[in-house]
Order: sequence, then C-alpha cells, then structure tokens
Amino acid sequence: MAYWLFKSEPGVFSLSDLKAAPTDWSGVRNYQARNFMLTMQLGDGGFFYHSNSNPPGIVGTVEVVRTAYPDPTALDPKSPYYDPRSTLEKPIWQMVDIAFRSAFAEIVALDRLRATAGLEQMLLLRRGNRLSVMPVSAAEWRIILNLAGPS
DNA sequence: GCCAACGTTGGC
DNA sequence: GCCAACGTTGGC
Repeated sequence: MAYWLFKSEPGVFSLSDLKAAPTDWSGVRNYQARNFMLTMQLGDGGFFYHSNSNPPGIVGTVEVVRTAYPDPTALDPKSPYYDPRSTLEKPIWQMVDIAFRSAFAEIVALDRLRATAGLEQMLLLRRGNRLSVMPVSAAEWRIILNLAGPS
C-alpha cells in the first residue's frame, strides 16, 4: 500500500468533480509522473491537491481504482495532449483511474504544510517542484490526515 | 501579471 | 553529449 498526491487546478478539475464520478488521470506528459503511475497499485491512497487556487492546498483523499493503462489522448490529434510519437502498439503515456474517497472539513493549505514538523522532506514542498503526480510517505500521510481532522 | 524553477527540444 | 532557448508550472 502506497500513498500519492494528485495535483489539479480546481478551475479545470476539482475534488467535487471527482466526487461526482471517478476519472482517468489522463494528460500527464512528464516521465517521472508517468513512472510513478506505473507503480501504483489498486487501493493505493492519494491526496487531492488544488494548485493555482487561493489558498493552494490539500482538500481531500482519493483512491486508485485502476492500475496504469495507455492514455488514449496521446493518440488523438484533436487532443491538447496529443503526442505524435505515441502509437497504439507502443504507447508512451499511461494513466490510472482514481475515485473520490473523502473531503476534508477544511483545506490543509500549503503554508500550513510548510509549517508542520515532519513534512520537511515532502516532495510537494521542494523548491520548484512541478510534478502533477508524486509519492507521499506513510509518515507524511498520517501527519496530514491528523492535520485535516475528521472528514 | 510576474517570475523563478524546471523539463524538453534541437542545433551543433 | 552539451547547452541555450523555449514553454510550462504554480506560488505569489
């Protein structure tokens, strides 16, 4: 069982959108993020992070409900995520499916994460980090759930 | 809207 | 294989 963090701009896709229906995490075009998705297991937990919002922060939890499979938007010339290097036979990009699990009573804001002991090593907080999918350690997971309180 | 940080691209 | 240029991300 591993833990992850999924980043999304709420104006584009929010936790409420995910609550309405599970979704595929298509459109990831970063090799590191893709490689993380390739290692995800059914039932893995994830935080849902709202970026480019005020304040940015973690708003709830999700669950991996399907392991990695080819991202079809890479093959669609009309998609903004189209990648002509990718083919049906040799897909480059992968995605997983995630489902809503819980919404925090209050957002755990980025500045609060930064101020919390035990989260100093968190990948999310690293300077210049731009990954849309990243791992979270079990310890970090526990600390943040505590910050969030009952959902 | 600004800009620092980063990944990717492409010329050489 | 180097590295400058570029596009994108995301906090502020």
